Amino acid sequence: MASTAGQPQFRYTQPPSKVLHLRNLPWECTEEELIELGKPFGKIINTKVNVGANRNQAFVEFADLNQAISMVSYYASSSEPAQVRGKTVYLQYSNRQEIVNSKNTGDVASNVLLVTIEGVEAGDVSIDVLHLVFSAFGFVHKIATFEKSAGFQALVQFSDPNTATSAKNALDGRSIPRYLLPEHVGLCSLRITFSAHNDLNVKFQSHRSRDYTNPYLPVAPSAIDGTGQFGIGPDGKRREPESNVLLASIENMQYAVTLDVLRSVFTAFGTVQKIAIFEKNAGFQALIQYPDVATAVTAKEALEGHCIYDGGFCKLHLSYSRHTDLNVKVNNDRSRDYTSPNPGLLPNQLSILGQQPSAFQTTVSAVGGMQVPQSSSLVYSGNNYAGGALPPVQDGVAGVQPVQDWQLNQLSPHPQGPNGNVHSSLPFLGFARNQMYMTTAATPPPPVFPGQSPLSLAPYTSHTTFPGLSPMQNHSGPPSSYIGSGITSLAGQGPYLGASPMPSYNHQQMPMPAGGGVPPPSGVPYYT
DNA sequence: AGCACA
Repeated sequence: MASTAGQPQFRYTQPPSKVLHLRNLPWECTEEELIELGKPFGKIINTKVNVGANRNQAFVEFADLNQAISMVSYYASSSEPAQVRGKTVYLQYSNRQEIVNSKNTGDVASNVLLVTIEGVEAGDVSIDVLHLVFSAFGFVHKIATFEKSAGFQALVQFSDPNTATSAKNALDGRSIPRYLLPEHVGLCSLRITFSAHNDLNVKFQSHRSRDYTNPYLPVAPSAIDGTGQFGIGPDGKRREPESNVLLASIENMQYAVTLDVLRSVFTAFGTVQKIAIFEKNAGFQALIQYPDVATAVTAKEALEGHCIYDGGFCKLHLSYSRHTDLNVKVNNDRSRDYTSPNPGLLPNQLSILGQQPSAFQTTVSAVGGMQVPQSSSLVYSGNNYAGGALPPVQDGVAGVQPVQDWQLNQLSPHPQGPNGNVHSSLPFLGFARNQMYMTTAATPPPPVFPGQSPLSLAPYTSHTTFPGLSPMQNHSGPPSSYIGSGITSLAGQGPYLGASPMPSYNHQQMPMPAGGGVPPPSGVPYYT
């Protein structure tokens, strides 16, 4: 026998097989094209196309071994290489003797999608980001990610093939928005096919796999670092020191997040001393100051990844600020010192309180969710609305009453402790760790804006495109409790992330029902 | 351009 010692795995010296491995195919290559290619040599009885992370490999199986041999032999000596769509195709014997699962790859609609994320490494796209992206089309039951030879892939399980199909149609070939990715990542496009699986077997919640239907699944320790989507490496670097001041960024901010809303949420864990809101790169951020570190730690642990509103809206991401004492210059809609003598002021009763005019200087800025030492300083002058008046209510929007109900709530301190049931009109919904998915696992939440791709650049006016699913109409009163909404949440990780963040997000043009549309629920604040 | 959903 020929020596096999030290033989490289892929050589033309491989033993013949009636299965041929083809590579360097155009990624859109079809089964028909492969059959055409092989037809002169024999009968192709099976194919498997779109193989590999780049979808540029395939297998063909001839009815007879000699047919495969004749094809390989022909092209081995031919001056004309095998081609598909003008691309040279490389052939060799497969190291398997038959194709399994042949017809299923990518063709048959399934509730599970196989997603290849091109141009990234596994650490670049968190499972939360994937969840966010795919949740726009329906309840995502499970996600499993893995790295294969050539790329980072994910299996995304929906409840049914139709939902999966809508996600596939909308997202295949699209890119994940840059703002959801670490800055170093370039283009990051999705290739999506149907999986042959129908139900993923997720054994634990981790940074690689998630079962959003099972609250009892053990949580892998690696999943509890609470760093969320912001690209913290698995080595645990960039672990911020704890602080009594939390930096909050908010994902999917379809509703206003006002000072008062924030205070309501964070007050559940202790006295909120000061809050400052600012914008960074069209993203919303806020600093929340507690009297002590322990309170901040508790709040961070409990709130990280949770959504302020039911339906996946306004998901909180928390980190520790490097600040320990915010220097709030004025009390208005953007910054507030609750330790000042007028803690209960309504926004429209605010006066500009020059608490500490001389010390008016802060040095906080933030980039991409992380604070930056001393770049362009940001001062909480909160001067967007001169005179401290509320921003004007937009014309033609019936019933928009900025935060009146919130005011009432947030003036009564500590409506509940972290473990109690949340006051029904509190905006905050999912407090406790492990308090996830309190409803029956069989009840997924309503889909959010089906067909509306989070990757699309459509403006938020598409709210009105799906009236039956508009967040406004999902709430006839104050936002319903997150608990009981059927939304899975994972301690320190992502609860439901249903709605669609827009790259072009601009909260100032936001959720406005069409003229004469359904009035918003009381208690749901609006941007105006 | 090198073997098929962890």
